[in-house]
Amino acid sequence: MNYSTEIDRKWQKHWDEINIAKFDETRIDQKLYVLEMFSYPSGANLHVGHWYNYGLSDSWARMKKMQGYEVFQPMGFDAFGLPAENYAIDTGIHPKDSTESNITKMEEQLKSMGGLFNWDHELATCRPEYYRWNQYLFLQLFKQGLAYRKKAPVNWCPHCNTVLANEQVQADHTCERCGTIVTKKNLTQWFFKITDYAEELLEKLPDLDWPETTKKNQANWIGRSEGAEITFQAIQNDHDLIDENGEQLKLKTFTTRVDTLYGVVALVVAPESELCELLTTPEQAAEVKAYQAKTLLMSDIDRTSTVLEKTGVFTGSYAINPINNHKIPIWTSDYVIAGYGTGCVMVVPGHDERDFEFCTKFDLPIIPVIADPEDPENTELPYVKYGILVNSGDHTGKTSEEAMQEIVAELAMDNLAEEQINYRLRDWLVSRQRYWGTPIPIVYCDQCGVVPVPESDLPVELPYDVDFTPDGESPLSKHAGFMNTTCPNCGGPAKRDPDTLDTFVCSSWYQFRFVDNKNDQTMFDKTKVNKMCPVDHYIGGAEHTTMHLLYSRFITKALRDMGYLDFDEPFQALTHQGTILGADGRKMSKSIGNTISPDAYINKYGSDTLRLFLAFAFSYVDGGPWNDDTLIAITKYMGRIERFVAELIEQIEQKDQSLLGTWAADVNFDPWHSTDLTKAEKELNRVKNYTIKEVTRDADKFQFNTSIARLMELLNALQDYVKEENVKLDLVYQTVSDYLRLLAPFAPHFSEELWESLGHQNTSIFYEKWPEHDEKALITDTVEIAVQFNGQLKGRINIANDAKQPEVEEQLKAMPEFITWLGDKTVRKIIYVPGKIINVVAN
RNA sequence: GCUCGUGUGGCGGAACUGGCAGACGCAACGGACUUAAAAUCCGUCGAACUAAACAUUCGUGCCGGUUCGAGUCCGGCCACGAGCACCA
Repeated sequence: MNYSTEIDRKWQKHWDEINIAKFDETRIDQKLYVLEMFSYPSGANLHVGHWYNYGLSDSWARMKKMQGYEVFQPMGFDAFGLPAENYAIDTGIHPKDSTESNITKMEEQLKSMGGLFNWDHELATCRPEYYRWNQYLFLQLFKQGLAYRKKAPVNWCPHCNTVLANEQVQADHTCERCGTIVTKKNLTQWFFKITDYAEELLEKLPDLDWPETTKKNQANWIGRSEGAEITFQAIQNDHDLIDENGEQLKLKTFTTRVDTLYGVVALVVAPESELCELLTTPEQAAEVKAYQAKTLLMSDIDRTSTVLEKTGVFTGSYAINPINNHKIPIWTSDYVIAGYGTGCVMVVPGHDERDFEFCTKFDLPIIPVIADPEDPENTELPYVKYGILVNSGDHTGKTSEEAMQEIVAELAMDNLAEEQINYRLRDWLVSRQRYWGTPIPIVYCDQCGVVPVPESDLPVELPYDVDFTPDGESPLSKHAGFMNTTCPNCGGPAKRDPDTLDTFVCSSWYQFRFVDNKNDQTMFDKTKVNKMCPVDHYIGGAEHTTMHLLYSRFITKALRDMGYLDFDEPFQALTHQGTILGADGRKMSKSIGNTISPDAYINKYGSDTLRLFLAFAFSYVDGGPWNDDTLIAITKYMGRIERFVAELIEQIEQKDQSLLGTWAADVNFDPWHSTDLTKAEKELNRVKNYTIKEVTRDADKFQFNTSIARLMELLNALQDYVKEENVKLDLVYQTVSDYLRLLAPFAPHFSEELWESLGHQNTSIFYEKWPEHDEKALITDTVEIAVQFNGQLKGRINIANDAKQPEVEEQLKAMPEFITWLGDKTVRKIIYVPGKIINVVAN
């Protein structure tokens, strides 16, 4: 046939005509929702990474379809976002225009890949039909108090000219998107209250069929920490401090080590916390102000540098330690973070490294209160492990574990302590000072304040004629027609919110919209989504662990609690594909010049060649370096299949012109049971059934490389068999028929073409049933096992497959080599593992 | 610093529950076919020792342990990668 892109196109057209990717609602009980993370419609052609992700998960989905599942595999576009806007700034081409044309181009490309995507359910997040419901989601969260506005020091990327969520700032304080060092700005922004779900987000992780590392990283990000909140009374000039409501000012501190409470020598508040102002005495005001100013100027990088020496200033106030009524000074220092816990920390230099450093620097006393149980006399400070309490009043002599319980219980009677759980996770900042995103459906009215846009007025359309030159201001704020509106409440003049939503909001619920993408009454139909979701298998890169994958889980839970759906998690199973590297083993990058464009390979070899190569040459979850040689090897493998099938057809037709048609028409064609099989035929049958078993098992767990290896073995076995005398063509035909079905998911166009040449007209191999193996065929008459002496391999023997241990022992002892192997040792025990090894223990 | 993951021939990678390490393929080498080449087909292919074969010994990052038996389990290192990191 000479496989090429011509063949690709022929079958793509055919699949289109027979609407093979259509979802049959009547078979919803067999539904299988397979989803690949949707992609950003960039101008360039599909790259190798797209192929690896979409091509091979499509193979998985195709196998599932043949196994009888009703597969739902939609495709769409994550179409809002910075690249289109930046492209517009460079070229003057409007984001809407470039994005829409990119979508058209990508649709074509995805079709040319041969993916079985359900285009009836396509969506693009930049279209009003979609972002209208994104705004609706925002309003529902707002109603629930899950979307709120606050002024806070937020991450600002000076290059992208926008704020970023915590999750979008990398560990080295650079922007996730552009790598620029992120700074802090004090701004009023919209947040989603993901912290309300911190506990459930953590708790439900073990039930997910996700990679363990991904779950660990999410757990790490959520950062649950158990401890207690201790209340200290603040005093100034020996009088209780009073807050603005005329109440005693109580300072709450979070600690995981209540057992060290007797060792507290000071409190430290974060310089940017409001407490700092309240606590500063007039005498200390100048010094504290200067320190606060200095802190604000420092970047997070400087501030969190571990080589940095501790700094700090005394506020002038004191606090009373509730456990022993000691009066301790209150300081401010930048090693305390305003956003975590209460922004106020008790300083225990004896048992915390940071506090130890701080107190050494400022000559504060160091009181040991925990002793090392191994060596209580010589406990080296700071001693940060659990131990035995010393210098701790009534609690002296107790273990840390005992003391923590007792101290909290004791102070709790006076409301001075309670058990507390803290999370590292912060609320999700969703405002962005950019143009190409979902407008926030809120107006600000001088009379009524913050007013949500009524749902009936949605969508708040993103205007087209906007000046989006980046200057740190939201582009929409410069568009008078957009900004000036009337208050839905009082009808007076009002302003719109000039910001747009983080694009991760779009992608946090798109998996539900896919199911019901044309609904113009609501986000999605609850009944439909409850039937179709959660997604059964989700496939995508590992870079979204603490962003998209966490946000989606949160939004799903929020939607559940608001009554929009009835399940807990969006993605039941998850697989991350690995990364394909350049041939040099480095990450593909335009600047290094080691990128591989799939197009040239496809034009030359056809799309299935690339797909098979990607399946065979890598372990799917690991990826690895590109290798032209292996790609050529795949073309040879495909050539062998092609020739084998062609020769088979020729031989069958030589024998009888009508035979092929007869066999093809017989759905239950199975010549294997009608005759006594020769040894060679039994062997072919064994390999065939083994292949069916293994290909199915391996492909099922995304281990495509070994699936292809087994298929190569079966081809070798077929070629061995046809060298025999008196070849039975019906057996070969049937084996090839199974072969093509097993190959079809990995080389869909190629297999269709061969399937057709085998006599199947006007149909599709994807309507065929996936082969099932016969366990009995795997059993051979004799089996070779290994002979070990004291676990060391000595030789091999053939035994009857049903031989029991005594017979095998007898057979072994009858061997001439047995005496040599045994030497002068005495047999103590013989271990026989059926079908595997026999091990003689001797000494 | 803490947490997690990975480490197997010249290369990509297999090895299911502790049971014959290196499947499958690439590269390499030898051969067949051919006037020749390409293509195709057949064979060899972890290391050491040996003239060679048989045999033997060693071999899954390193050291030790458990076990009749360890790539696989346990303890301790080393290297690389990822996540977190002044989170109290």
